[in-house]
Amino acid sequence: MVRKPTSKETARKPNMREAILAAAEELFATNGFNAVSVRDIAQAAGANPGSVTYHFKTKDGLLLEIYRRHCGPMNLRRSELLAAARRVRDLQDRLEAIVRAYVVPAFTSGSDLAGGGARFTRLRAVMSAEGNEVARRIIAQTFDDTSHAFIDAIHESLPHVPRTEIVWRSHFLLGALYYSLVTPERVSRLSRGEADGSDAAAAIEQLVQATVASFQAPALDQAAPARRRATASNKT
Amino acid sequence: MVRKPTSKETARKPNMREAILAAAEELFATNGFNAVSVRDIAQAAGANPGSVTYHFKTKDGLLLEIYRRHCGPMNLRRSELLAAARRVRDLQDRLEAIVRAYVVPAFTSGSDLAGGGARFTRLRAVMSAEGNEVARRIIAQTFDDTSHAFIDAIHESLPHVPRTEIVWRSHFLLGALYYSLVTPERVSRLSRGEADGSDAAAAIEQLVQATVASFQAPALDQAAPARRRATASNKT
DNA sequence: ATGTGATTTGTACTATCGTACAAAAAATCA
DNA sequence: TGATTTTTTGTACGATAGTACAAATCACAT
Repeated sequence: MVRKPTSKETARKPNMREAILAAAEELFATNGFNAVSVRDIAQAAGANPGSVTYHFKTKDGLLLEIYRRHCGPMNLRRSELLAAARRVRDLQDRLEAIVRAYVVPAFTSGSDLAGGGARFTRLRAVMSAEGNEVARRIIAQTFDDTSHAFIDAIHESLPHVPRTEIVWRSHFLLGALYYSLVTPERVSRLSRGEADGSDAAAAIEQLVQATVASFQAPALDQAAPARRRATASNKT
Repeated sequence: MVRKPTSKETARKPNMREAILAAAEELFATNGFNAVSVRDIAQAAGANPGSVTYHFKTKDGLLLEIYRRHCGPMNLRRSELLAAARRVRDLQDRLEAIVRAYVVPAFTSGSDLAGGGARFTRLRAVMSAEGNEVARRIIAQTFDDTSHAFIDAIHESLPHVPRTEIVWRSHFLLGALYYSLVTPERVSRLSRGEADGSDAAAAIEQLVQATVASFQAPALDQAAPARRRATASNKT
């Protein structure tokens, strides 16, 4: 007799929990958290609204579980790639490898289907823009360590650039990365169809190239002691 | 007898329409469109919910009016600065002037109070992330012309870089710009207090410096005919 | 001062939100 | 199989959403 697979093993058939997670991820990533209702998610997953409550208790709990699901694999992948990058001898090559170790897992997560990593990263971008409280807490706990590790690694390969500047430029990197996933069609539109903003491989290459160049730019000396400056600064 | 100012002139006292606009701008920019209710806006403006309906008919109409209010002055300022930048002889200096002409008005709009430009730009960033339909329409109509003008100007000062790459890199610029306004506290946090992410002047300098460097990076030759590529591309 | 149009207020309507919960169904195991 | 647990369904409740609208109030020209 053929043993029936247990629910843990059935990844194909009606695994409602997974279907709901996938649907929520997709909807949150494209429309934001508040624009999507629990009913929308249930419908997209072919489930009953009550089923969402059963599996995740609250809407926040659902978002939390999406993060919990992705953060581990993604940061693991990043630290593996970062460790490998650190071993590159040539400083120029090492810098590129580090940047690549940061960018690549954001587009292609190791855990699931094609586009899974990009979809989660887009979700993070949208949650960040919406100032989502749940996301904010998770990010501060989970991603700051990773960010510091990358900043330190970059600083090692660019010892003459002050750390503050590296922070700024890696911040720009994350912003560019996010925006590339949020509005890929803008690239296609502005290039009049010559580039495909949804082509992850192309986006990665462009992003890595541009970012490495920005890191290698000469430092703004005045910015190092940024605290004491009497510029006509416009607080935002 | 002292003439009483007409309602058009009174900018100080209870100009409800303006108060509502300002409150909505602030709330939308920090929390997104869907998380903010008309009642929230009315309360923040010290107005009655019905007053919002009276002045702007719908919530979408309110957002529309915010855009209508800012787009004109900001794009005007940008084209003035761009025209001036185009006249710079030295190609290196010209490139920096062009980038600055793009960035500066996004932080400091000419029309209103301190932080007004940055607040509106942050609003645009958030609307873009949320995939807001109203914003999407306005952007395609209003901002694409400006973007093309800047891309063309940059291309003129970097004739050896293919236009496609300039599109990518200016896209990254906008993403970095947006993100700097959306999460300035992240810069402060990651730099351990050494940098102030809310310091617009510092952000502008860092952004201009990094972006100019990225534009000057060597072109990815393979990316020019990007349409015909058989990379293991991961569509997002 | 008074009448008139512009604005503000208060309230109400309908729709939809997140969530709770009991009943039904499915799955699991002795 | 029958008992028990897990999952799904259906429905309902209170809260809040956007918007409409009549009444009240204000600004101002005559």
